[in-house]
Order: sequence, then structure tokens, then C-alpha cells
Amino acid sequence: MPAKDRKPALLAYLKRAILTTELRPGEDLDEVALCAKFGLSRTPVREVFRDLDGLGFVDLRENRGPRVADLSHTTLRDFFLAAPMVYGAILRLAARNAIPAQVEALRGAQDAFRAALRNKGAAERALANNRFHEITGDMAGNTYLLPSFKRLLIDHARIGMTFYQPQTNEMAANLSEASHHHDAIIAAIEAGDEAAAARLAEDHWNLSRHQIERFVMPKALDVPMGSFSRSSPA
Amino acid sequence: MPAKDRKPALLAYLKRAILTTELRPGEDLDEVALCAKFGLSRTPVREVFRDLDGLGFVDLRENRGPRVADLSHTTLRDFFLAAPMVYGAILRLAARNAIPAQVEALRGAQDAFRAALRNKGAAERALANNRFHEITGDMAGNTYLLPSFKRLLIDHARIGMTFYQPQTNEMAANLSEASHHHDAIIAAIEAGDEAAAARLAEDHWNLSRHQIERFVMPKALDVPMGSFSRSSPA
DNA sequence: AAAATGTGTTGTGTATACAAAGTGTATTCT
DNA sequence: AGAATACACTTTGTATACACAACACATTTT
Repeated sequence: MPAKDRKPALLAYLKRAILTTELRPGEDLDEVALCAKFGLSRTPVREVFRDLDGLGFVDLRENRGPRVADLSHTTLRDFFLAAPMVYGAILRLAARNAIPAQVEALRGAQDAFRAALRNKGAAERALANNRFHEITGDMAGNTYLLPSFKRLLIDHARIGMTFYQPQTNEMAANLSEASHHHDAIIAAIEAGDEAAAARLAEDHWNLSRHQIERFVMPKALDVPMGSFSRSSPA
Repeated sequence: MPAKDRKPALLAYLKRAILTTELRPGEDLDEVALCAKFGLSRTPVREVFRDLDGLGFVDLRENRGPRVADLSHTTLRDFFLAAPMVYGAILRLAARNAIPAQVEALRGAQDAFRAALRNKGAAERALANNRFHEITGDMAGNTYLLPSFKRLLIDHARIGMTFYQPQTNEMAANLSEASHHHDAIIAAIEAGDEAAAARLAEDHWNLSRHQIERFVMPKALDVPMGSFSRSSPA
């Protein structure tokens, strides 16, 4: 690989691996291993770490190796407090400011998402979904809202990877509903309908939240009492 | 100075200098000059630049020196779009979550602000005000809201330094009104009154906005027509 | 004379070597 | 045997040297 592309390649790899939880939350990152893997010296690798720390992908601790940013219970709560508000504002501004080229890009991202829904695994799905929402962020184009929004997107992808594996038909149905939301979002943005866009933002998060609530507190199994054997010692 | 404190000192200096516009928006930063000034080699200095880039203090461009983050007209507009919403949410959460020790810290910051109002210059005032609002951010303690809020605070300080110089009695009166807002904010947080806190957030921004509008579009001078001489060629 | 290109200088990007801090293990002492 | 300490090893932080890219100015060419 040309020397010039190695640093961007490392950055892209880490972003992708963290978003898809290929590198799991809290996991240690090995500096020298990544140096070897990407043919870089420690200096540029550490600069990438610092960039990713600023973006919220990794945590940098003094005299200690970098870790993939954690996903604790408190962050999950914070997430659902902040997300509807921020995403509502983003979509509102997107409806107000989007230019045709961006709408085209959004359509492309949605096509890719639909394709991932059909043919690809959870990781590709999460990345495609992430790309879709990133574009809405670009459309809004507000310097002050974007940092928080981008952090939300990082953890949205990672939360999705842990909680949003469609093992049941109901979950699969949710995914296709999410896809329909995307279509409606595109329409609202193209029409410049801010109120509709804001409403869709809220709907979209409610879908995610219900999905996760269902995962964390699944329906009780419909099994007669006493049918679980208790072989392990108390 | 002990070698261990040099890097934090550089970080603190740059933050302060940028907030007070001692280093002006868009100004170039000289790497080697700062190395000499703080007794550091280029490596740690560049790491500090990257940190500040992530925090929104500095812009880092490829193969080009770092610049103090710009304050353009578009950012001013973006600012007043995002600030009321974000700060409303922050104060709401602060009222919900603040612990007594934090309320004490906030009181201390307000004392410092009042003192700066009496004895100190614009820079100290801006820093004290900044500190006050930073603490409300800590109180809210929401991982996702904080990045945007911190960026807003950076530019709030810098906007204040350019637009909020109390050259008239009216402006001075505004400053003391801001100080009363702070007192009311402390009371609302201590009482856990979320609605009041949210309302105060909005009031506080309106004060800032009116101040700036007045600066950008000052009252017409009360001078008879024709009294301006036109000596320069058309 | 104007434009374009070459060269020198400045400053950024990367590699490597060295220093310091942290961690784990083994040994010793109680 | 258990605990504490010392020592070795691993990993992070910093400094310096080198490579490369960008900019400015001068020179040349049309």
C-alpha cells in the first residue's frame, strides 16, 4: 500500500471495527500491533488514537493503553435522553437546508441500506444505517449540533450490534419498518417539511427504544412451571 | 517548571488564550515557538494541538499549520439556532441530577463571576462566566450532550469578547442582569425545578442575542444630516 | 511585460532512539 | 504459608533526526 494512504486506512479500519463492535467496547488497542499491521511507526498511529479520542471512538488514558470507548448502562440511559432531541433538531435543519445533491446521496445510502437488509450481515447493515444518518447530519450542517450527533451515531451503531440482531420475525419486521422510516425521512426532507421531519425523528427513536426494551426484558417464555431442570448446585 | 507539568500548562494556556481571544479566531499557531516557550519537543506539542482540534478550539489542516478555530458569520447563526435548545436541555438535566457538592461549586463560580464583574477586565469576566456554565454541564452529566455544549461555550466566550464589551451603560446593565440570571439558575437547580431551569436557559440566551443584535445593528447616531464630511474620493 | 517554471527555504509528517512509568513475578522475610 | 519488596520486563511518553510537501521568490522564456 502507498505510504500516503496508510494513516487514513488505519483511521477507516478502526472506525469501522469499532462501529461494528468487531473491536468490542472497552477492549484494549495494541499500538505496536497496529503499527506492524499498517506499516506505520508509532507516531502516526498515536495521532490516529488522539483523533479517535476526540471523536468519541476511543478513550485515551494517561500512561495506559487506549481502549475502545465503553458502553455502560449509564450511557444507554443518556443515549435515549439525548437522541430524540438532537435527532429531531438535525432532521428539522436537514429539511430546511438540504441541497439536491445531498438528497441524492441520501437516496443512495438508503438503497445501500436496503441491499444490506437483503443480502448482508448485521455489521454491514449497521454501517449502511450509520451512513444514512451521517448524511442527514451533513444536511443539517450545524457546527454545534454535529459533535453530539456524531457521538450518538457511534453508539447507535454499537447498541444496534448488541441488541438489534433479528433472531425473531418481529425483529425482522422492525428492521423493515426502519427502512420505511428512512423513505419517509427522505420525502420529508425533499419537501422541506420540517414538522414531518421532526416527527419522523421521534418515531425512529421510539422504534429503536422499543426494540431494545424488548431485548433487555424479553417476553416470559411460555413454558409450564417446573420444566426447567436444576442440575447445577445451589 | 517540572517536566511533568509542561504539557498540561501548554494545554491550559492555549485554552485560555483562545477563549479570551488573546489568540484570535483564525490566527496561526507556531509550533516551534510554543515548543521553545514551554520547553517541550514537537511531539507533545502536536498532541496538544490534536486534542484541541477534537475539542473545537483549533482547526488542524493537512500539511498546514494549525489555526485557532474560526468564528464566521455562519457559525454565529448556527450558534443561536443550537444554543437555546442545548442549554435548555443541560439546565433541565442539571436541575434533575445536580448533587450538593456541585451546587456549592456553582455558587463559588458565581462569586468569582461577580468579583470579575467588579474588579476585572473583559477576559477574566468571560472566563468566569465560562466556568459557571461549564459546571452546569458537569451537573447535567450527559455524555452525548456535553461535546456540543462545550463547543457552544467556547464560542460563547469568544463571541462575548468581541461583542460584549460594555462601553455603554445599557451594556453594563445587561451584564448585571446576566449575573441575576445566574443566581436564579442556581436557585432553580437547587430546588430541582426543571421547568424553571429550562425557562432561565432561554432567557439567558435571549439576553446574549439582544446584546449582540444591538452591537451589530447599533442605534443610528443622533446627528443632523450633512454633518459628515466626505473627503475621500468616490 | 507577463506567465510559467525551477529552486531555495520554511514548516509539516514520519521514523527511531531513549527515558520513564507501570506491571508482573520471583524471592525473601516474617 | 502468606505477605511484602525488589527486580526485570513491557508499554507508554518524549526527544531528535530525517523526509517530504508547500510556498515564495527569482529567473527564464515566450
